[in-house]
Amino acid sequence: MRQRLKDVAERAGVSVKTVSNVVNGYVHVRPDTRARVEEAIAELNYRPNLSARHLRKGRTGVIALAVPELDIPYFAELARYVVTAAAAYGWTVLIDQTGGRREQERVVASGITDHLIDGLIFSPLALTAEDLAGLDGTPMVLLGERVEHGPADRVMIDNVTAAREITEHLIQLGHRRIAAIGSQRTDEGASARLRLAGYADALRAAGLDYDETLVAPALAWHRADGATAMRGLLTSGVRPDAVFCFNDTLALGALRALHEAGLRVPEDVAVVGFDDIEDGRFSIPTLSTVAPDKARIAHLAVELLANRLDGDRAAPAKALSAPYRLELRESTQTR
Amino acid sequence: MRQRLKDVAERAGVSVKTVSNVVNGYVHVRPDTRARVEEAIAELNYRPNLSARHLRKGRTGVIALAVPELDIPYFAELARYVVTAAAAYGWTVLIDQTGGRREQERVVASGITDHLIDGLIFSPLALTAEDLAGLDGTPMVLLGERVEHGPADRVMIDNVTAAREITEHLIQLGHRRIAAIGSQRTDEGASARLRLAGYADALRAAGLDYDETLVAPALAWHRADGATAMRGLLTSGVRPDAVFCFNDTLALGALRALHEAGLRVPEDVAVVGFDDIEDGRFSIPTLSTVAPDKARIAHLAVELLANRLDGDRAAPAKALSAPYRLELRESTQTR
DNA sequence: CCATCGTTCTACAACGTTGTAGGCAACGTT
DNA sequence: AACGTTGCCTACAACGTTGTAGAACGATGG
Repeated sequence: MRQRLKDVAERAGVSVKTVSNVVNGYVHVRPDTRARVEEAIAELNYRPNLSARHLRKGRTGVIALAVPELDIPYFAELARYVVTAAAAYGWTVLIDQTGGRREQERVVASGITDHLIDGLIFSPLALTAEDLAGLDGTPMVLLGERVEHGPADRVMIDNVTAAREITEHLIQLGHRRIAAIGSQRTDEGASARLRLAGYADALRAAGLDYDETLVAPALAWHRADGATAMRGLLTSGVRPDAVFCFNDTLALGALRALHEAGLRVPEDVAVVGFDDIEDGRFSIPTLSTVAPDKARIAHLAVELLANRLDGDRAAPAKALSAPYRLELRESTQTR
Repeated sequence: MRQRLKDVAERAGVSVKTVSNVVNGYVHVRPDTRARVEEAIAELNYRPNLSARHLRKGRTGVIALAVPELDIPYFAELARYVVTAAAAYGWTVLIDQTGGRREQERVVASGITDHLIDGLIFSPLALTAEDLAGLDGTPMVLLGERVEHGPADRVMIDNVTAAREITEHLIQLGHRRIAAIGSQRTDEGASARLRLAGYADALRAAGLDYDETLVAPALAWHRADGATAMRGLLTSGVRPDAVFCFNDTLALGALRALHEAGLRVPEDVAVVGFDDIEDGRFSIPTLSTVAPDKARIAHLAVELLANRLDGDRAAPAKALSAPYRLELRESTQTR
């Protein structure tokens, strides 16, 4: 059976509260008493009941990370960094998948995990600012650009500038017919909108036309969607000499479609992605990409949450920016 | 402020317990009373305090999944299936990363999350049966072949047979110098041992020599390790005509190394992996592999846990086997 | 020798929930 | 008319923990 403070107390011949004090490191406990209690704890293999502790203290030591899908490598890698960053604060991370569905995201935001978690790090895809308005609950940190003017703390990267820079790199390499894969309806994808804006900025600055037939939408951002979009571009006959995919999995799908079409990358078509997932470092060819500093994103998010928990919950929401860099690999190098 | 049963009760003009009964779907509540209570719940946006509920009931509705690393695609995909399977039981899944380190795995097994979770699904890499002996705590389901004779329920696939079958397939295709990548010291990798055994079985049955120089170890099973091992095989001059990698990420790394060496897959060297991760369906070439039924594995694990929770905790441990199939793609097809 | 103070410890209540026991009507049965 | 049964509801206690208040004790200072 599981042991309680009471069992330890009886064995050590002290009160329940004294055991509690020992467990919590309270200073005014005589060394010999402390020793007796610790011995009893060890003998009974006592572990605190976290639910009871939480009920009393109002803290669980658990935070949640809600992401659309774990088998999207970007989120899996991010999850890993968040778990690591949270460990530094003694927190356990509960990971929730929303599937990117608005309904599920609302459930998560309004706290299905209520009372179980101290805080929430949330990467929404479909949520709107209205969904968040009037939430009094758990402190929350949003990742990404979705919900720009909400009431919660945020961590993002400058998508527009990053997209502009990687597009500019393609232009510098001499590409002139640069396609984009991954556009979405405005109400769906905030990242898509911003990356498209950066792409368009770069073209405009270089005096190139923005050609709608070169912009391919992608409902989701999986490999299959990237492959489908690329095949569409190829069969439509627009013949791009470079492709900017709005994330790496799209790009990996595009690489596949180009390969099937007998086109060489980067000789015939250059390809760039966004996210710097591990696959891109081993794909054939390796993938040039925008590499957000995921460790930093995770660290900032956890830190914001910690400040919110320990400090002023009513303080105005902060929006922090994490750095990124361009990771240039084979898919853009003309050897 | 957060609302309690008491607040709802006052607003609805009933006792606290009646509200509790409504929340829990107790049948003997007059429809009009139920309506009043539900209205009050909606108005106050009441959510149960899970810690308090747990304290009273001894159940949290949370199970944990402990895996070595989330950014290993196989575990990310598995995690997704476990979350889905658990949702059918109304459970939330807390995901823990052990890093595959024995110390951390012991902490998880002995219950760092003690009292917070109802059960644990655990994919250990380094744990031993002794580490598990004498654990009285949370019900646990182990995934994989590590800890074969422990006291806990298990779900696995028949690694030896699967490895034998995919090796036999290579032999049928006419390959004679088949390398293996991913062997490990016996005390480290149970999967490695079993897959190596299946590989050796197939060679023996076909009358081929087991050549130690064709077997390359890999400390971890990441892409980088696969690439390193493959480069090692190539520079050692053993010239395999096929490679069986003990998982898909190793295989993706091997593909990369073969590409760098100017060798064509499958024309010069055929490559097979194990796990059927999504990347393998889009790699160049696409990867032939052993595809364990991950959905089934997850489902069985959750079901075992449910039985353990609702049924006899002292019942003898069960070991269930999940199916797999060979997924034959471009990396073995001679076109 | 008494008042004061810090140290060490204990008793009690409370966190929000649900199980148990029981009360009160309304109903059907004898 | 008396009785048991059923439906609906309430009061109370308990889950294991920690904050608060305060008791007991010895040490210190006047």
